[in-house]
Amino acid sequence: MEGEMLKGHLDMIVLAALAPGPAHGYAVIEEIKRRSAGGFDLPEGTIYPVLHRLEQAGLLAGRWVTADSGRRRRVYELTRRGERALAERRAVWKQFSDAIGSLFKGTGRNPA
Amino acid sequence: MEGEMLKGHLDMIVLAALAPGPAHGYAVIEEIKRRSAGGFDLPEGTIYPVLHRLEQAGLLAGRWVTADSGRRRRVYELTRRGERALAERRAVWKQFSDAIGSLFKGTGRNPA
DNA sequence: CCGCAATACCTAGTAACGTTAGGTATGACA
DNA sequence: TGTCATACCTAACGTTACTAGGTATTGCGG
Repeated sequence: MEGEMLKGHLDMIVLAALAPGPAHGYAVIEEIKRRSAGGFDLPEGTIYPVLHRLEQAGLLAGRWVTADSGRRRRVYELTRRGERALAERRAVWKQFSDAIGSLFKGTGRNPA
Repeated sequence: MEGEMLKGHLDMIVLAALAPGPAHGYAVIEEIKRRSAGGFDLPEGTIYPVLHRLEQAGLLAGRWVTADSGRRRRVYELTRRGERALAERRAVWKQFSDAIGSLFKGTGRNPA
């Protein structure tokens, strides 16, 4: 179902995936897939650059963590700016989807 | 509020604007602006290429019309395929916005 | 032990597409 | 007469998600 649809929304999606708490990149991918009921199944090449971009922008804080297994992971967490940004993005999303909604309003009926 | 957000959604928006009935390009722009309560104020350079693309794809039928004023206008209308495409896009939009919605929903707890 | 899948990270190049920034022309109004 | 709104168009640009590759570790089955 994807395509170009999530252009401009992906930052919000990633921020939303990290809202519950810190997670590493690979887990973010699975969290997005899980929480969207499979609706968003994003490749790694999509997510990692976003994480870097958001960290660069100060919306995420990343740190290297060594898991029990010994594997090194990069764990990201929302900064305070990130939380604010998420709230903003969410408000804009509401405006956006409301605008789409009103475009559809009254045009929904099919003539038999 | 725009940005890159409507990438992948613009076709749907234009199709939706033409759902009530035929209109020429300039009118489509104003219809979108009006129906979205100013939320979408799209430049001509955005809309015209979309109209051409959709006509090329067979989703719109365009014809030259001379208005009472004598001015020539290109009037577009949804084709059968365009109507079907709009219905599809709308269903996909619902999936998309539902997926975003569930990303926001329950931003903490897992069931069990 | 070996091979393979899953995990986990990364980046360069590509392609799509909305926007910017120009251009042309007409009708209405001061 | 000049300026604005109407009405159309297109080339070039920039952003950005995706493709397609790469590296390395853990854990599994054979």
